[in-house]
This record gives sequence, C-alpha cells and structure tokens, in this order.
Amino acid sequence: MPETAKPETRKIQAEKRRQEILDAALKVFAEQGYQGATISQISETAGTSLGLLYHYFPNKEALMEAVIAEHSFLLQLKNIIAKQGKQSIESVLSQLCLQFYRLLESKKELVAIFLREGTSNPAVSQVWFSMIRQGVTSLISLLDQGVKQGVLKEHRLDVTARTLMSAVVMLYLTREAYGEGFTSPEDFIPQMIASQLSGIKSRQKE
Amino acid sequence: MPETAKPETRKIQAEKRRQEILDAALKVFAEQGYQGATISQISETAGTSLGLLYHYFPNKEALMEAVIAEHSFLLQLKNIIAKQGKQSIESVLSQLCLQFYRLLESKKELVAIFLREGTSNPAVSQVWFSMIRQGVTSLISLLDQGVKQGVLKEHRLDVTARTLMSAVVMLYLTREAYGEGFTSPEDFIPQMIASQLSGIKSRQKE
Amino acid sequence: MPETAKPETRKIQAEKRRQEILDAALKVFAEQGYQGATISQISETAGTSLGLLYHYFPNKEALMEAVIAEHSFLLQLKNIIAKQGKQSIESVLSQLCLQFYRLLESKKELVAIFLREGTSNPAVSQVWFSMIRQGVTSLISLLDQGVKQGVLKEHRLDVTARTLMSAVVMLYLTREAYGEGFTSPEDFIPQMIASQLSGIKSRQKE
Amino acid sequence: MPETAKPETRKIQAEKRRQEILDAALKVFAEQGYQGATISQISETAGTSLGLLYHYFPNKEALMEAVIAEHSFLLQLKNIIAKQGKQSIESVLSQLCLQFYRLLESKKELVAIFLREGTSNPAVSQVWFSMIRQGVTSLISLLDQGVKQGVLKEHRLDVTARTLMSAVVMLYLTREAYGEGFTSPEDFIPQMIASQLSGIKSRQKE
DNA sequence: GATGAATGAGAATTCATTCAT
DNA sequence: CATGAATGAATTCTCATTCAT
Repeated sequence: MPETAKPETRKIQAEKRRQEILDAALKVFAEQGYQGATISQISETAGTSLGLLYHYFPNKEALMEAVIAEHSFLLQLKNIIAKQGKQSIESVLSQLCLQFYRLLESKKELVAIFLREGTSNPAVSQVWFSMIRQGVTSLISLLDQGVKQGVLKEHRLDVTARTLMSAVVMLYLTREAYGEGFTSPEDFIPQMIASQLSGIKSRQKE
Repeated sequence: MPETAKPETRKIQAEKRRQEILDAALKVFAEQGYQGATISQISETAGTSLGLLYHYFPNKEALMEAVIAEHSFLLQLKNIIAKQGKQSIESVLSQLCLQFYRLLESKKELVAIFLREGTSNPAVSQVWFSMIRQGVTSLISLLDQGVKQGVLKEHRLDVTARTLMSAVVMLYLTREAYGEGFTSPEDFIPQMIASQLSGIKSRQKE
Repeated sequence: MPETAKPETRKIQAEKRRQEILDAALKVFAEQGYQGATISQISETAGTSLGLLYHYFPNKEALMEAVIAEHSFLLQLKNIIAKQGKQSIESVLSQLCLQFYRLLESKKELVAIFLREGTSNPAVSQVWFSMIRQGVTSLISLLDQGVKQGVLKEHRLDVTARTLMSAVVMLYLTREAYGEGFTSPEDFIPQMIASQLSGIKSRQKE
Repeated sequence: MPETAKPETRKIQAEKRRQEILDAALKVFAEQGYQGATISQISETAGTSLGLLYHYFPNKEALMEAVIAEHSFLLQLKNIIAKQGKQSIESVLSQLCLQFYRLLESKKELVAIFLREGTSNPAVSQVWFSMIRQGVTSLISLLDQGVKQGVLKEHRLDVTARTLMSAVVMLYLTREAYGEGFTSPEDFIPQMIASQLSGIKSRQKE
C-alpha cells in the first residue's frame, strides 16, 4: 500500500471515517447532551484520534449540526405517509401511528438530542419542529381524504391530527422513561384510534 | 434576648436570600440547562457573591434538586383536579385541561428544566413523571365517575386520560416553541374534548 | 447592667472558651495538618461559632502558635530528668527513656503537628528542636554524673545521648504508625539500655 | 516512515515532559507539603502549562503517588546492603550507616515528603515504612552473620538494628533542620558504632 | 461577647481547540 | 491524513476573614 494507489479508496475511506465520527457523536450527544459530551469522548467512541475530528468538522457545534442533518428522518416520515393502502380508515390511522412510533424508536438517539437541546439550540429545534409540522400536515391531508370519502365527518382536522401526533410522541417518551414494561404501542394505539373515531360519550337515547 | 436586638431578623433575611438564589437558579437552569448554567451566572442573577451560594447549598447538584423540590407543582395539580364542580362532562374536562395548561404555563421554567434534564437526571425525571402519573390517575378517576353516572360509555379510560394529557402537554410545548401566535388553548382544548367525546367518524347510516 | 454581675465569672468563662478552642485546634491540626484544618472545623469541634474564634485569636496562624505554646511539654521534660532517684545507672536510664516515651505518647497530637509542620513552620520547628536539645543536654549531664561516679567510662557522651533520644523517638513514631502490636517500649527500652551500657560501662577489673 | 518523520521522537519528548513534571512536583511537594503545593506552582516549576499536567496525571493525588513510586529508593537501599565487603564488623557497620545517611541526603525531597505526609497519606507511609523495614531486616541479617562468625555476642539483634537505624535517621533530620554546622556523620557514625560495639562484641577471654 | 451570613481570592479540574511532528 | 501533546480560559468549589446584627 504505497499510500495513494487508488484515489477512490481514500475518498471512500474518508467518507467512512466521517460516518464513524458522526455515529459516535450521535451516540455521545444523546447520552450526555451537547454540553456534557466531550470531543475526546466522541473521538474515543469513534475509534479515532482527537485531532482527526477537526479534519472533518471545524468545531463541536458544526459536528452537532452535521449529526442532526445526517440523521434527520424527515424523508422516512414522508414515505410512511405516502405508502398508505386502501384499508379502512381505522386501520390506516393505526398503521400510520404505529409506524410513526417505530420511527421514533429507531431514532432514539436523535429524539433524545431533540428533547435535550431543542429549547436552546435553534438548529435543533428547527429540524424537530419541521418534523412535527410534516407529520401533522400529512395527517391532515389523510384525514381530509376520509372526509371527502364520507367516512369521516367534517370537523377540525388540525385538532385531531395534533392530538394523534401528541399521543404517539408522548407514548414513546413515557415508554422510553418508564421502560418497556409500560403500555405497549400495539395495545395503546388501536385503542386510541378507536376512541377517537367513535367517541367516548355514551349513546343511550340516540 | 440580651444578645441580639432582633434575633429573628437575620434568619428571615437568610431565608429570603436562599429564595433569591433558588429563583435565580430556576431561571438560569431553565434557560441554559443544568450543564450550561454556571454558578457565577446564577449568583450574579441572584445578586449575591459566588461563595454565598455554597453557604446555602453544598453543590450545584443539590441546588438543582432544591430548585425542583421547591417549585414542584404537584400540590397545585391535585387541587385543580379536586375542585371540579357539577357541570357537564364536556365542560369539566375542558376546564381541567385548560387549568392544567395554565399550570404548565405558570411553571414555564420548571417545565423547561424537566424537558432538558429529564432524560439524564433521575431526580428530575422522578418528579416529572410523578406529575404525569398524578394527572393521569386523577383524570381516570374523573372519567370513571362519568362512566358510573352513565354519561360516558365503558372504554379504556387510561387511553383517553393519556391522550388528553399528551395533547395538553404537547400543545403547551409547541406554543412555547412556536410562540404565542400558534393555536390557542382556548380554541384547541374545547375542540379536542368535543372530538374526543363524540368521535370523528361520520354516521350516515345510524 | 445585669450582664456583668460577677466580673470574675466572665473572665473565667472566657478563659474556658479559649481553652476549648485551643483543645479543638490541637486535635484538628494534628489530624488534618495546618493547611488541611479549617477554621469552621475547629470551631465546630470546639462547639462555638466560627466568628467567636476571631475574638480570641487574630487568625489561623496565631491560633497555631498558641496551640504549640500552650501544649509545649518542655517543663514536663525538665521535671522528668530532675526527678531521678539514686538507683543503678541502668535503672535510671531505663526510667528516663520510658518516661520520655510516655511523655511523647501523652502528647500524641502535638507530636503529630511537630512532624507535619516542623519542616515548614519555623515557629513549630523551633519548639520541637528546643525539646530535643533540652532532652539531649539533660541526658548528657546525667551521663556525666555517671562518668564522675565512675560507673561509666569516658566517651563521647553527646553521641550516646543522641542515640538514646533517637531510639526512643523513633520507637514512638513506628509504634504510632504500625499500631500497638509492634515492639513495646517496656520490652525495647531496657534491652537497648543494656546493650548500650555493656559498652559504655567501665570495667574496673579488666 | 510514511506518516511521521520520527515517530519515536514524540514519545521520547512526552516521557521527558512527564519526568520534568515529576521532578517539579517532587520539589514543590517537599517544600510546601501536599496540601500547600499548588498545581500551578508545580506546572510553573516544570515550565509547562497548567493543563498539561492533567494530560499526564489524572489529579494531584495521582501525581503525588507517581512522585513517590518514581523516586522510591528501595532498590538503592538493597544495593547498599548487598555490597558489603569483608572488612571488620566495625568498618562494615560504619560504612553501611554512612551510606544510608548519604542515601537520605541524596533523597532530601522525598524524605521531606515522607515526614510531612507519612501520617496522613497511607500511600506515602506505606512506602516509607517498607524502607525502614527493609533497612532493619538487612541490618539484622548482617548482624546475624557477625554472631555466627563469633565476632558478635548473642543478643537482641532487632534492638540493635533499630537503634542504629534510628540514630542515622535522626542524625539526618536534625542536621537537615539545624544546618550543616551540626555534628557531621563522619564524626558521629563511627563513634556511635564504636560505642555500640564495645557492648555487643563478644569478649572471648572474659 | 456571640453569631453566622457574606465576601472574594484562589484552588483543582475540565475541555475545546491548535499545531508540531 | 493522522496523532496526541500542549494550551489557557472557564468552571466548580473552598475557606480565611470580616461585619452587621
């Protein structure tokens, strides 16, 4: 290996290193928070030297931003919503919420970062809220289809969309905190959708 | 009392100082997070010398815990739930949610701390979750009354309780982040309760 | 003025307080060293308030000096040497060494201070060495009597005096460090004197 | 050598720096004591920045321990004792004591640390006492040879060994404190040995 | 006399960042 | 590219001393 045998190899290597650092940073930022994380911890986790990190990222802040940009799951969110089949509205909503729940779960570390740093770091909160907005917007258009098809009645779709979104997010957060023993999404979500759809008021005389 | 003119005065002064420090700490911790907050920032905000802080609290961690203990709103939460009158279920639930929203709003700083530090500091998350639990438990017993009175149908009360709670909390958080221009609680909450009660499914054939 | 009913009482009280502080200081200085000891620790040990200490002593340094002056055992040392009866030289020396050992033991805390601070604090080392000098001088004059009486042969008395002194001091220090299980002074000292004497005792018949 | 010109150079430089810091620490600890010494004083003496010290040692305590481990003279002590020739017992003992004295003198700073911190820092006292023990043990075995060869009479060898050791150590300490003008080891030690021997040397013809 | 609240000057330690090798 | 030694500013915490009450 006389150093630059294959110019491609180096670029690929470099990109691999960058990814290793980003992954390590994601993990450490999630565990310790931005302020709590140290550069040496990150580089150690990444298995590189401390100095090398500064070859790829100008500073800690930029690393943080790269982590968020790189791991943002906006695209996945869009895909989930686009791929809904032609089942009953009940089933579609349940599927959607469950998939959103799974998405959060698969992005544990990123969610943890959003939570911790969302209030202080504008770069973070921006991404976080654009996700929520995306979710809500898509849910609204889905509900709108239901209305147009006559399966849902006319009502404040934004309220319903936000309520569903909130319930899923909070379900995830509490489970994260309480541990897996807590109400499972497979149990909770269908129940919630059912309640939402038919209401909880009793109908004696109707 | 031969020795000091007003022996009480000093103790009262001291307690006042302690409170000033706690208030300053609440503010700074909320703004900067635990790690981001510095002792000198806190003491400066409190208008005291840096060293005095250590006269009242053994260290930063203990200060944090004192802040949370001192400002915990568990009691207020209980009171809100206890004081519900004999109006319609719709009105009772709306009132409750709105008051819970107002409570969150009045404890802005503490909520901010819960959010940031909840994942890392067990002392924080413990208080935070005991609040949520309290809220949910009380909501369930309220819903249970409704069921027993026949105004609500039999269903998974815990799911409804958690959904309402989640919606209120997330409403608060998004408004906090987006600014006051966003959907107001006076608009959102009654709508949400209405949806919840009667459902969103259309009833052509019924 | 109902406060100064008996002018004597207050003076006595004050002197008592001073002693309490000195005793506490002796203890804490011995345990923690001069630098390691804190004023609040001392006042707490003395059972007084922190501020009161400054009524009796201008500062920490002065307190240290007072401790040493107050507890110096130069006088006791002189007394020990003066009170030697008319027994055999062997017995006299043994008694002397043992009593010196006991003296060290009874002044544990002071010795600990001498050891720790002797090298840095001139006020301390001065007292410490004046004790050693006193001990050596007195031993020499005792030995000199022996020589004059013909029970000891002519030799370098200073060397013998220093050797005995050293052995006793080191015996104390090692026992202090190793714990009581180590060679006891009752065993060691007579043996040492015996060894020493069969050398320095004159042998008329040889 | 593709990457760095002389990969060894840096490591050597680093080791050199480590030593510089250890040497500075030895000096400052000896002068000021553990508590009295400050990190900035040490780094200044070493000619490095304050932070670098923490690159090499995790904290002040660890630095102290490293100083002691690095400068311990247990090995030298063993060598001294091993290398005794076949001269008269008088000469052998004199040589030994003198060399031990010289050893103490050459390790002035370390001895100062032992003295100051021996009572409080267990890590220190452990090393200190293992030296003393080593010295005494070796002296005993040397005396034992003398007994077996018939040049010394049967007696409590441990007492003699400890007495000699004590005399040398105290001689060093007092000279250290009083200054060089005090009784020199070249004068004192042979005299002491002579005194000692005329007691413990066997007298065949008696 | 007595108290302990208040101060502020350091002390140890951490860590992002730079740079020689 | 890669390393990790080096820096120094910032941070938490300590403590002798003062002083109003």
